[in-house]
Amino acid sequence: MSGEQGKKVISAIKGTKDILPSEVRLWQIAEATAREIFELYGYRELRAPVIEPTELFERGTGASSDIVTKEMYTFTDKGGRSITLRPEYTPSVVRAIIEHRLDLQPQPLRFYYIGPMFRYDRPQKGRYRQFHQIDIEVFGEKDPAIDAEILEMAHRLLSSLGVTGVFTLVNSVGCKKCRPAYGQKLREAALAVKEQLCPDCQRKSELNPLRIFDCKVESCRALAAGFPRITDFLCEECREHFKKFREYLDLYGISYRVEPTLVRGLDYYTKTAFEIVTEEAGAQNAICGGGRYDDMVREFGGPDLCGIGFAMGVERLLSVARIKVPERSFVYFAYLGEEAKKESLKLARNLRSEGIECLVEFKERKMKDHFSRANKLGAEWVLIVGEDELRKGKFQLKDMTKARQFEGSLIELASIIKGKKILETG
RNA sequence: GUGAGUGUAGCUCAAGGGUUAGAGCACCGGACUGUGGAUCCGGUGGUUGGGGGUUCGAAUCCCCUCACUCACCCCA
Repeated sequence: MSGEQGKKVISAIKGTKDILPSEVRLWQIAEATAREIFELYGYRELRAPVIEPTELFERGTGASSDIVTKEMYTFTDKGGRSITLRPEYTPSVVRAIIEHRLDLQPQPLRFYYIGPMFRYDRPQKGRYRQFHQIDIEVFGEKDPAIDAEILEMAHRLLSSLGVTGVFTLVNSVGCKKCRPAYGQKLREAALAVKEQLCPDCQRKSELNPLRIFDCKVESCRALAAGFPRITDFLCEECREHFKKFREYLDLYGISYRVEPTLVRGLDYYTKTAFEIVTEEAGAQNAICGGGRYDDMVREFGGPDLCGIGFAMGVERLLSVARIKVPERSFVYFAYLGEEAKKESLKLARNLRSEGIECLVEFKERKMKDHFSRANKLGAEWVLIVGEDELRKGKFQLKDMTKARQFEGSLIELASIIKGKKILETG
């Protein structure tokens, strides 16, 4: 042992972090709320692996997308396969549908999932290399009512978690019938002013002119303002879909803004695209993004099954959520002596069977120290087990929040604890 | 991948070339005789992110590097 090795502290990988117990309650509540709401709309959880064949994302997410070209965690496994830690969830669901012939089940199919995604990006506020998404997908429903319904569901989740100050942006990016014609017009417009665009946009004007709308350079924005708008080029079907979609949004009372320049970064979107943004989250202000992808399943060699979905970033969501964490309620055992310690262990065992959280610490303490300790740990109850109590078979129970004290048998005290719990949680 | 800012105890911060780097909070122990939050006393804890340089002397000045933070890019 050189001694030098022991000094080196190992820390979490850049862009990843531990979620410690003090914070994890927020995650649990957010996740439980999401599950509850999604199930309410008929969604069921579908859990896919964290690792997938690299090809899944190259074909699904899009070979020209930034995610695939520079942000994937890709490695070769011992069998020589190219494996990728999923950067998003949609392709995995599509794969699962085709693999298990889920399209033969009654449609539409509604799935949800909550879990980690991985992108090799430079971390900043609201952006991490391992981050978490709440994801929902619907397959086999063409009706624009579903487009509005998933947005309504997203808003229900947000308001349940106390998120305020959000705004919804919607757009239609057309379909394979009308988008190429528009793309051509846009490219022409972009190339006409190419010299005046920033270097990045010059590149985009060839590759994917839609993305020029995302540019934040002022001169590019000014030029892009004069470019043709997708909404003026939609085919009959897309225009009708977009119109109905907005009608249903109005029906749900969801306020939104049509943003003809809204471009989802993934290549597969068709028709509806949307984003929910917040004012108070820094530069990464999109907490939810999604859209329709009617061609993806077929392009993977599956049935002709349309799809739509959204993803919410859990870290971003929690950064703007106002979640009330209920106080934990537990019984601290203040015992005196070995005999009382043993009795406490038995009592705790029985109370736990009643669903009551108990903490028996094994260190001998004086009564005052027990209370001091109970207070520090935030115990709601202190159960006193001393000589008198052992003799009588009745125990003292102190309510630490109200400074009341009861005497009774274990059963009597258990019902006091449970009675208060019911009173407080309703 | 590019740019800027910041790195001193678990946390928040002092010390800005000159003894052995300090404080508050937290943690541990003690005083307080079977009833908590207070108070008082004491203690643990740092190669000042790491490496190199300048200097008689570096937490302090210079260079490199790493990490964190924010922004660009992209996106949840």
